[in-house]
Amino acid sequence: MARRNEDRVEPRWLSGDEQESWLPFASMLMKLPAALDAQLQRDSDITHFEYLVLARLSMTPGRTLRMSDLATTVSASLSRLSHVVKRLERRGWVRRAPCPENGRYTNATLTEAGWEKVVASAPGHVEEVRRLVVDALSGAELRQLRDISGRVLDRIDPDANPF
Amino acid sequence: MARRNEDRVEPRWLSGDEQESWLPFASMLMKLPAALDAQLQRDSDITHFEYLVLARLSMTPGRTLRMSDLATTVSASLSRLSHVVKRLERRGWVRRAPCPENGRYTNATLTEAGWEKVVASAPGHVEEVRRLVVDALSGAELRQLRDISGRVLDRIDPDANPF
DNA sequence: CGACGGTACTTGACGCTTCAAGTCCGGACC
DNA sequence: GGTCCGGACTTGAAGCGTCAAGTACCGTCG
Repeated sequence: MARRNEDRVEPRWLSGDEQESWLPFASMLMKLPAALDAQLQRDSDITHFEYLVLARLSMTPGRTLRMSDLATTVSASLSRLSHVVKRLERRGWVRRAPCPENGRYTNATLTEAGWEKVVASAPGHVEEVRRLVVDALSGAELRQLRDISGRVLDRIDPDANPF
Repeated sequence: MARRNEDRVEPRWLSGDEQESWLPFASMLMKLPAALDAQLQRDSDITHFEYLVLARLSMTPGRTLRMSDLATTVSASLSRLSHVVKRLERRGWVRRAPCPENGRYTNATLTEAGWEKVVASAPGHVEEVRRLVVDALSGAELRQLRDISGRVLDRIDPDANPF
């Protein structure tokens, strides 16, 4: 049985109200990452993603993490992480070494210089996060944002563990 | 008078509650654009940003816009837009011509093939926006998201006109 | 104990964005 | 009416991310 026009369902376009929410949200989605990047680039000469990697290592006991674990905690592909860590290594902030117990794994560890880099960069970054988001919203809005983000994240990847 | 440690103000770190909002939000900020890109790449072989450019032109009377105006409505640098429009032109979806009235401006106009590309791509994209965001949230949450986005956008650029 | 297979990366090429010049046009000033 | 000057792009190179192969290690199975 051939299917023709009458079978093609009309797309469910966004209503006026829905657009009024989606458009500003989409705009924020484009501009906020750029703004966060810009502050770190300007004040600390690192990208937001490089900061995330350094910061995550700095919060870990031993300041060391397997590449795979690091990749998932910063939501990146292993390939992306590998390139970034290579750059961080070249700048002297991270060192890589094969895991002694299992040669398949490789551990990334934050150097002393890397620790100092995080300490120097974090206050400015946190201040920008406050300025643009946290201090811009009320306590109620922050909670709403948490719930909304959780819903969306669950739709993107239902298997990822929630926060 | 030399200023020393006691003058360096302690950074205002995020509280536990604030982190509980910020972390999921930051995660969404990284993953949602990737998810939207992935759908368009997979189903229509264009990037999200290329889609935005085509869609914006398609909504304009005459399907034509000056490069500068197009750049601001899609929140991009003129340079980025120029590169993208060049690619879209190569694919036959957009044409560029100097503005007849003022040779300094250049107009980008959507071709018939470009229009058809938008028509073909839009339903799948809208469906993904619904699946990941609009249909994932209640009406109240959508309104909260609109307000929150407005606040943040205003912090990023107080001079940009609101929606 | 040697081949196989799967996991954990690493690498290289390609595409897109940014940044810094460069070009081109038109109004203003002399 | 030439010469500035500033705005509107355009271009080329350099950096970052992705994708597809490649390598390296270890457990397993014949």
